[in-house]
Amino acid sequence: MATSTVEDYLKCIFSEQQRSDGLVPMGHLASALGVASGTVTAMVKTLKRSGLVTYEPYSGVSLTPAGRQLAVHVLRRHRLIEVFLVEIMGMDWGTVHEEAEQLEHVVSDRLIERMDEMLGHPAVDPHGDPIPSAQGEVLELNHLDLLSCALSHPLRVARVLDQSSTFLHLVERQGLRPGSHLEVQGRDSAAETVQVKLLPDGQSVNLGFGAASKIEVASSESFPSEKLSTSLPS
Amino acid sequence: MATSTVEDYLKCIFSEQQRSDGLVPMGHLASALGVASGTVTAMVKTLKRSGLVTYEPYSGVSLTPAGRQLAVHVLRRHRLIEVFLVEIMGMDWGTVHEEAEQLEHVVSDRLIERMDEMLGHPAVDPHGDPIPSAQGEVLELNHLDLLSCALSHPLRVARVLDQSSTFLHLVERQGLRPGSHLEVQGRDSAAETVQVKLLPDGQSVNLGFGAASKIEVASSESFPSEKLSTSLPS
DNA sequence: ATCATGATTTTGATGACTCAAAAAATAATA
DNA sequence: TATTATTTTTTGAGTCATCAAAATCATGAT
Repeated sequence: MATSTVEDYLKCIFSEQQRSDGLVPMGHLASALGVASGTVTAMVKTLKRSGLVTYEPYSGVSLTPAGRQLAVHVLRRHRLIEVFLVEIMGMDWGTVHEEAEQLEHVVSDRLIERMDEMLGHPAVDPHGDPIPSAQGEVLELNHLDLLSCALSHPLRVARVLDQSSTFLHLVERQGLRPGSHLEVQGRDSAAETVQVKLLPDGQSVNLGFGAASKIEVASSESFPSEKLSTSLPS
Repeated sequence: MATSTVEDYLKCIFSEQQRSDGLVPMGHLASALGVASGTVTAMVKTLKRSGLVTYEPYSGVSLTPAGRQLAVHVLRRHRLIEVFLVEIMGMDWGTVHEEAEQLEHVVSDRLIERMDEMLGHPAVDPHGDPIPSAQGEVLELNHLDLLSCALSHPLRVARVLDQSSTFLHLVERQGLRPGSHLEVQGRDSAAETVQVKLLPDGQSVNLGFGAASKIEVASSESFPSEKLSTSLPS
């Protein structure tokens, strides 16, 4: 059985690999996991001995098929748990990440599949992240973010790429949670801001480029019936 | 924060203390926890340093108020989780113990209280074990078991004192789960068996003294409306 | 009162995970 | 190219939880 630490390392390598494809530098891992760099070197060696990663000194890490499978499995747990906590337990979508972070390591397969059933096999979690299938398939979503999408087109928030509760609560306050409808009115590259119009009421909000790049959108029509209800804090 | 291992030790000391009041011998702890005796000695010393137990070499262990509080807190989590898994998730009551054993260490207080609310503040778990209050009060249930209860009186199973899934599944098969109605027809002290009549259909089952002592009953009338529905395996 | 038996504690060691700081390798820059 | 700067690895050490086996204690029986 893989220990929780191993699962965390694999998850982390997986998501780092999503961005900069290829080898993940040790330093990225260290800062993403919040541990010293020497610790990562040591751990990566044992992951290699377990056949979960490929690694050559001074080059970087990447997942083997076995490692990828395990990582995806944990990701499935994590995201299903998040949906469960929001939909069934009525918890705040800005706080479920931390809870899921703990639960993902201990919940049995039986319970996970029970949740999946209960939730009607959801495709994405409350942040819009895709939920891998039990067979380890991950749906590739390639949405545009608020920096690169078309102007003055009706859009819907499809995904929010930041799990920190401070950012999520900001997003919530601005009415930008997944499912919200909006239009990008314009961008100011000097000021590095994006002007967004919320569609229901026409209210306008400004976002910095950093924040805007973390909000992904899709055309309003693509998934007409999808509704990601996010409940209020209990 | 107390580590899972610490929580397990405290829980264990608590339940051992329930039986033979006073000091718990190290050997009992060792076998109950499935670890070597030297391990217990070492761990108990650190528990003492943390102010969670009292301990003098060669005498035994007992919980301090702080230790008791922590133990009871974990017990509350454990038992609420069990009710949740059975009532909300529709899981088999014979298997929820193991799942709860893992979850009890990671579930947040927020989530636990959410479960408690959702379940209507249940008083007992699916095995009939009392659920401590959030303030740490534990209701003392003193039921009689099938060895000491009156004969030929309408009774209802109130509690099953064994968490092993093999025993619980036997109990389930025989129709003796908490809430079931029955009468004790007689006992044979030579053969060490108890004859039990299931009330709905008058079917008769035989139990050895060992098994009979683990099933506690109460008068059928005492809690007329209580119903502990236990769902089938999913 | 001595002795054997059983329970308990010590001892020495291991595995998993971590750190800080020194050493080495790589990359970048002048 | 030579010299910094950055990244990575090594080294030495510490914590937590564990074991097996040796040493010690406590107690019941002769």
